[in-house]
Amino acid sequence: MGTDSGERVIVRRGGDHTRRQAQRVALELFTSQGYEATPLRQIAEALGITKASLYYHFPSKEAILRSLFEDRAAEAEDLVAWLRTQPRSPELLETAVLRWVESFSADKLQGIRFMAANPLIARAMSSAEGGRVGANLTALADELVALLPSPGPTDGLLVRMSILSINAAVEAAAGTDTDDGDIITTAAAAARALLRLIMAGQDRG
Amino acid sequence: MGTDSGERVIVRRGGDHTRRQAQRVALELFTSQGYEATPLRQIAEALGITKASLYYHFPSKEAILRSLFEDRAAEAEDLVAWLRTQPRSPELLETAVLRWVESFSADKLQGIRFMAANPLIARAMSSAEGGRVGANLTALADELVALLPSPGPTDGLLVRMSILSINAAVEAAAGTDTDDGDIITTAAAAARALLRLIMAGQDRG
DNA sequence: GTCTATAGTGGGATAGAC
DNA sequence: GTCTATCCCACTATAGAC
Repeated sequence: MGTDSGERVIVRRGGDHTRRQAQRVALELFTSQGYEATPLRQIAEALGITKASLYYHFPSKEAILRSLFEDRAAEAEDLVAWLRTQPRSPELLETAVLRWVESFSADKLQGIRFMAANPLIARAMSSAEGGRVGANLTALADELVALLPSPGPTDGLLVRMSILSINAAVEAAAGTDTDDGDIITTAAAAARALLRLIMAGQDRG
Repeated sequence: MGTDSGERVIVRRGGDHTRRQAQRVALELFTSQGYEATPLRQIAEALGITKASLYYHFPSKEAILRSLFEDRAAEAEDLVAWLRTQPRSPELLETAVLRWVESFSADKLQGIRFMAANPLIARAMSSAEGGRVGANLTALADELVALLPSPGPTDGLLVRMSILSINAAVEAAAGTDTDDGDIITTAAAAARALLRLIMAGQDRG
C-alpha cells in the first residue's frame, strides 16, 4: 500500500477521478444494501455511466470490493506496525485499543459501517491468502493479549470485543439518528469499561 | 398437510420433518455464507432432495428466511411482554438486559450467529411493516432507557450496546474456537460492565 | 412429496465501435 | 473513457408427471 511518504504531492485527480468516484459510491451502496445485493448497474447509474464503462476502471466486481477493503486494512496494519515499535507493557494494551477506537474520525466511520454491514465478506477478506491483509484485527488482538501478565481463557475474547467496540457502537446506532461523534466517544468509553474488566481479572489471576 | 383420516396418533413428525430439516440447514448456510450467497440448490442438496421439492415446503426463498427470523423475533417479544408486567424501577434495566443475554443457551446461539452474519437483512426484517416482528430490540431498548431517572444522550446507545453484547461477543469470537459457554458468560460480563457505565453517568447527571 | 424439464429473469463480463 | 450490443450463466420459480 502507499508506503511512500509524499503520496504524489497534489493534483492526482483527472487521472482516476471516475475510479475514485466509483469507490465512493460502491462503499455507500455496499454499506446500505450489502455487496451481493448491489448490482454493478446501480453503481454505474449513480455515476452517470454504463455498466460496461465501469469495467474500464475495474476488472471485476470483486476488484472493487477488494480495493475498498485494502484501504481499511491498511489502518490495522499501521497500528500493528506501531505496536511493534513500543516497549512491551500491560499499559500498552489500553493505549493501543483506545488509539484504534479513537482513530476513527467521523469520515472514517463509513469504513466501519461497511465492515459491520458485510461481516462475512470482511471475515473472508481478512483471512484471504492473497497476502495483503495479513495484519488483521485478530492478529492485533493476539499481540495485545500477549501483553497481559496472566491471560485467562476469555481474555482474548474480551480484548477482541474491546477492539470491536467501535463496530458494536456503529451497529447499535444503526437505524437511529445518533451523532457520529457520540458513537465514537461511546465506543471509547465502552472499550475502557471492557479493559477495566480484563484488568480486574488479572488481579485475581 | 391434511390428508388424514385416522392413524397418526402420536407420531407427528413426518408431517413437517423435511420442512424442519430445511430450516435447520438454511439457518446453517445463511449463517456461514449469507442469505444472498446461498442458492436454494445448495439447501436442497444438503437435504438430499431437489430444488423443486423445496418449493413444496416453502413458497419462496424469502419465505424460508422469514420463517427463521420469526422464530428469533418471538424471543424478543416475550421479553418485552414480560417487561411490561414488572414494576418499573432502574434496577429493572439490569435485570432485563441480563435476562436477555443469559437466555441464550448454547443451542440458541446459532440464532444470534445468523443475525450477526446478516445484519442488513436482520434490520430490514425488524422494520418490516408486515406486522409480526414489531417488538424488536430497538423497541426493547427504548423501554429500558425510559427506566433511567435522568437519561443522557448517549445512554440509549449504551443500553443498545449492552443488549447487543451477546451479538458483539459472537462476532468477536468468529473465526476462533471459543467455547459457546465462554461466549455467553463473557457477553454477560460485558453487558454488566456497560450497565455500570450507564449507572455511573446517572450519578453525575 | 419428490421428480425432470423448463421458463423467465437478472447479473457479471466481453467485443468492438466511437 | 464511454458507449451499444451481446454472451453466458446461475438463480428463482413453475409445470406437470409419477
